[in-house]
Amino acid sequence: MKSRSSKPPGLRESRTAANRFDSVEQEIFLNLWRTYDCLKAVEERLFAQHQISAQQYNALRLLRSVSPASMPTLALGRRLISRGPDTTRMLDRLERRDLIRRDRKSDNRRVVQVFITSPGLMLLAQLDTAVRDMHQLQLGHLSENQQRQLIRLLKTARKPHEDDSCDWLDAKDEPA
Amino acid sequence: MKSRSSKPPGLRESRTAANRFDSVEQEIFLNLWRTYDCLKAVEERLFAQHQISAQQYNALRLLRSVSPASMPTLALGRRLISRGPDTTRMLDRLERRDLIRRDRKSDNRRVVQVFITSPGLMLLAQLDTAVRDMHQLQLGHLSENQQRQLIRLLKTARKPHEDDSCDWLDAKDEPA
DNA sequence: CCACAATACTTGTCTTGACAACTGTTGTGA
DNA sequence: TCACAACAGTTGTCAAGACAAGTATTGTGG
Repeated sequence: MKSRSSKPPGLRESRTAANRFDSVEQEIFLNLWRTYDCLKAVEERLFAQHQISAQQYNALRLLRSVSPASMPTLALGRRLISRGPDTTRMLDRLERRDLIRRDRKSDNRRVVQVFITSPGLMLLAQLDTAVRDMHQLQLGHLSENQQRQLIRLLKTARKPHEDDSCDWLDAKDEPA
Repeated sequence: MKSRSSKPPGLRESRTAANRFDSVEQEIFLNLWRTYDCLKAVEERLFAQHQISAQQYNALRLLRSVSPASMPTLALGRRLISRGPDTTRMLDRLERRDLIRRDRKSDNRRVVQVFITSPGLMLLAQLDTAVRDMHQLQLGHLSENQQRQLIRLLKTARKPHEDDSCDWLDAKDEPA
């Protein structure tokens, strides 16, 4: 699908080693950007082989977790931290490929229930082990210590910002 | 502009604390995603006030760094790790707002030289201190030790992947 | 009962990124 | 010199995210 979504600027081997950046803070952010981008590319290469995006995969997984039941469109969107319109259109594309189906509820005709189809389940089944291997390939090379440290530092880094910009940390629904 | 671009899934306070994730690797990646997203939102809130994107800001900064000279479209695109088509269209939008201008070279009519205009320079001047403050607000709360560790861990994390997916680490042009 | 707010989506439009394919222009070899 | 590759951009198309505005449908107060 996409191999490299956004694009971190500069960060070249220039400016004579030391002050390649305006500030350490910028250096951190650019490294975060680059690293995120690299690891995302690993994901996307896998998903692209099956013609889906990471977000579509997450949607399908969520639907499988409630299968054979269904869930309302926007409830699913909230879990994926997608805006309403994006959810609708992503589901449009998934429905066109018969990976999900939709059904308007008769007792509340506002709600559209979404559920995964057997082709959808088959696609996920195909991906299951591949995804696990991919995660290993992504970050399995870090030691346990490094893993713990990295998680802790990332949490610390975003701590002051979660509340304002990243409202999506506090959702009160059930686990997937 | 945008307050929250992509959207990390799950990561709720559920699954009874421990195994909220399929694996530690996934936990790291989701934390990376969330943190990147939070910090990017901080940037975007600032740039949005001036109706530009982070990428447009980077382009303008690059053009200022060579100003009053100009640079070819695709050379600029390479520095921003943008695809050719994206560069053309981003410059279209910047030119519509008179922040840049383009000029086809007479000695090689294939090349279109791009340069920043004085409105563009004024916009950047307005942003300069704000950007510095924003970086401080983004990550200034980390201790020096934490900053160094985070950078090191991020580099280690992406190390095995830079070569294949993230081709954009080895560019051989001059500094900004 | 009925206007009106709230809910649950849906549609429209813009920006951005990805890829393929196309137009000019220049360099190169036969 | 003349075909043809290489180069520099541009255009087209699709996916996706952002926001505003619209459509049904349901709940609710007067």
